[in-house]
Amino acid sequence: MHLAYALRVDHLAIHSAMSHSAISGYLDNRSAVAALFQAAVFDAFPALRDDSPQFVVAVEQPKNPDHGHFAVNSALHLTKRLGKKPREIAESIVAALKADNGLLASRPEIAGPGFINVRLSRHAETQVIHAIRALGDEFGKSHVGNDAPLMVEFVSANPTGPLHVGHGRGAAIGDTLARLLDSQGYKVTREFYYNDAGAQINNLAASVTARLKERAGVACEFPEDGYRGDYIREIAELYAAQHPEDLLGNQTDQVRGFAVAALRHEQDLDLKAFDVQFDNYYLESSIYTDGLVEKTVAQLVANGHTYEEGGALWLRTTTFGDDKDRVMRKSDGTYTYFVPDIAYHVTKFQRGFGRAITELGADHHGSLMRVKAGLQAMGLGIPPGYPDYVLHQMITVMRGGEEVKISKRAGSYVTLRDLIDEVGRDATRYFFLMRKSDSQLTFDIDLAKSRSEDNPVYYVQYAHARICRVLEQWGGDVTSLSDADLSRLESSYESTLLRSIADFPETLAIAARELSPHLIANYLSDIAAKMHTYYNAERFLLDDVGLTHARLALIVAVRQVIRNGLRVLGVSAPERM
RNA sequence: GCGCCCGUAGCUCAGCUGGAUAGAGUGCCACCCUCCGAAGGUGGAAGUCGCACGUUCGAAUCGUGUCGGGCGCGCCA
Repeated sequence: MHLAYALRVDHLAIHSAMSHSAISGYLDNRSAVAALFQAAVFDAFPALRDDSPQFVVAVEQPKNPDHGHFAVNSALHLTKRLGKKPREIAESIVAALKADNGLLASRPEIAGPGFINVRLSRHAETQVIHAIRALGDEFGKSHVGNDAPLMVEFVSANPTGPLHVGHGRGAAIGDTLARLLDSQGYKVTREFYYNDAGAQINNLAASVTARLKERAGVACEFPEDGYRGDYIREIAELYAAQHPEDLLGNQTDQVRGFAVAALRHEQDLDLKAFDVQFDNYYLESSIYTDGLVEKTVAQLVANGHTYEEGGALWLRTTTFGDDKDRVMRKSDGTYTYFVPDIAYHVTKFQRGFGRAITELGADHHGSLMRVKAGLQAMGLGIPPGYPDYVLHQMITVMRGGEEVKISKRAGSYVTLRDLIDEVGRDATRYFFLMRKSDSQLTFDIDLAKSRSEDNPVYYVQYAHARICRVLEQWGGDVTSLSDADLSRLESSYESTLLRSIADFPETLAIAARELSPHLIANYLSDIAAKMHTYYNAERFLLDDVGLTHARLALIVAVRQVIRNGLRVLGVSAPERM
């Protein structure tokens, strides 16, 4: 066993916060270096042991390769506390490093204002290959979530039309967040909230009725805010075929129910094509039928956060940070959507989800503060930040260098299904995920369709397929590579790749903490680039069997990491392309 | 007017808990095909990190202000 493992036992208590791969017993390089230096700092300056808060060593990865594999800046941080010059402190820390730690290639250098630059021994670098082989699909996972129940709510489209590209981005982000948090040990539930009550649904029914009358040749005016997409005509046709007794759509409840069911079915098919599955569908209508609206209002009134004005009932959300108070019950006696929204989020908490993530289009961000304020006003002990929100910005779709105009009112918008049919599920998901969710996204259809390395998805998948192809040519049994002599991995390409694949668990941990799926896409793109560079620079199938096996053992590990990463994104890892 | 997001290379975008000479892809320029895939490879030029002030040993990163763009601001959802 490598000494890094022993270090972990010594210092895990101090560094539990940075132990990223708890499942494995494998300690990532950064944490191993941190543990080594933490001990050295305390040995060099024993008084720091008793400080509160205790000094924690930070380890960073320098951009400049001349600065080593990792850099420790503790000497700079301790300047003030110790009243010494940073370079002196650095000298003391380095002098206190445990010899024979097995982790470092050489005595660390002190550079610049007082950075300590460290290089890993090649032996330490190669340990990750064993860890990846042992863990397989589990490599990268962690238990930090402690099986805590967590809900990710996403898509939550009104059943008033097919899913469009914006819903697609939400679906990709929400589903990946769910996969990501699952990988970190949370007990994740995916939920879709259906706004199947209220004015929009009536509007939908009215639109269908209008089309029914139209096809029957009965004069009528189309609702001003009606839905004009062709799918309304299709629903009218279906309705007419199944309900010949009501060709004019006069049975409003029946028309409404039919239209909602038809659109839900369509949306389900869209999501299935996107490989997104929900554990639960929560119907807004059930909030009314279960009496939760009245209950919520009664609670808010009892808590003294409401007042009547102009015949309406208001919630004083300004008490909780909102910029204006909000109407709960309109003067006509009906409720605004705001009340069921609060009631819905209360159910999340009461159903045991100590953490909830709500994924929404950024155009709904106005409702965030209101809901959070409403939850606080309920006085149920819900944590102040509840729930977490992840918002995604708008998408611009480009084809042939031109923007494809999206207009829901005109009924001419790019549906999610269109996109999946045209560019494929993998590319659609990856493109939605490769940018930070709160920046706007340009979706280049031509690029997404192209089968070349210019295409970011193709580039990553190709790295995976390429490894499969090399192994296929080799023709041996991959399990036999566990005996490979990894000390044969001497080139800088190999060092770079080894350290990159070792970063995978930490990348997942950060992406989960930041709720940022794009970090995974960036990471995979980086690994793929390094793999392609390696492939172009070196050969794998050589007369030298020892070197061949060592290199194959490395790329098998790379393949596993790419596969595990793509799985989190919901993108396939093809063996050939 | 108020709130949220964004402003980094010609273009599309990264930049982790503040760190050393700010990165990638694409485009541009120059070289390179006896090769497990030339639909490729190697190298190069290219940025006042919108602007100003502040905090700090150190700011693209944190704070304030300001300019520009997007979105939201209804007793609609």
